[in-house]
Amino acid sequence: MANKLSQLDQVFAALADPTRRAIVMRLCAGEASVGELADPFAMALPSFMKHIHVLETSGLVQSEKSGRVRTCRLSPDALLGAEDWFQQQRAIWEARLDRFEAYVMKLKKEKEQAAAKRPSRTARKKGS
Amino acid sequence: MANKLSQLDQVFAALADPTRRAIVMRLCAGEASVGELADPFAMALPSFMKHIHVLETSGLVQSEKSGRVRTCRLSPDALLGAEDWFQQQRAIWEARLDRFEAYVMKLKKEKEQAAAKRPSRTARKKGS
DNA sequence: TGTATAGTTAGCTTCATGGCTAACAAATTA
DNA sequence: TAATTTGTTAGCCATGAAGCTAACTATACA
Repeated sequence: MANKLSQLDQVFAALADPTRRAIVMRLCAGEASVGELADPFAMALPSFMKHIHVLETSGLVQSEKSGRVRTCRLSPDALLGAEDWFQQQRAIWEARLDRFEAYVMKLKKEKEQAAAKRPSRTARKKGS
Repeated sequence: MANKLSQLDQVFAALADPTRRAIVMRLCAGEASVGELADPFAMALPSFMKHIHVLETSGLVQSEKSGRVRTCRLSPDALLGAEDWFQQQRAIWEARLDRFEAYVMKLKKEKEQAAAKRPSRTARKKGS
């Protein structure tokens, strides 16, 4: 329960780094070894391994070693969990906008009714 | 261009902190003053202000001061930008899964054809 | 068996983050 | 005008993140 929140912490923190986002993007296209993943980056291997470790700890990536090669693959659950968070926020945001719009419409209606009773110079201006 | 990526860095980094996520969630429900936002947190105001500042720098939040009160509101563009990133990754991931599934289906079909020519004990087992 | 490959561990530096207190500024209210 | 409220600035501290090199392990190849 309280654990789920800190998983979000880790997922967002993991994705805050461009190297790690690039790794995730690469792994979306299919699994790869550590060496293959590290190749595009001008970075010492131990530094790169730290990024892999952060991704594993966050739950975004899983890996297993066979022989001397460690193969990494995406574990999409954590990614979907973060995406869910956005969708929930957007739902709240949109519900609020709907309420706000309803409120504005109500104000507008009241204004129109007032204008209908006491027509003025400005009442002319609205086309529709 | 190169700027957009670092905006993503900032947005994800901002969302990696539970205090800041809570602020964003609160602001989804409508704007609020710094004091109102800070109230639920057992934290000194200057510490809290740093979070607000991080959110503003990331583009997630905007604020303006009127009198001695600073009012904060959500600026949904940055949020939507981050959500887009997830959706793009998911699209790539799903396309890859489709290709993988097609590959598996092809293998299965070949196996079935082979089984049809040389029926064996295992050929019985598949229902459809 | 010896050598190259692929990762890993250890330990170091530098800088960013998240928290604090204390003191200050500028509006409101009495 | 004096006191309160609401932020803000400055500066300190502890911790963690991101990079490096050097040295090591373990597998695969010749």
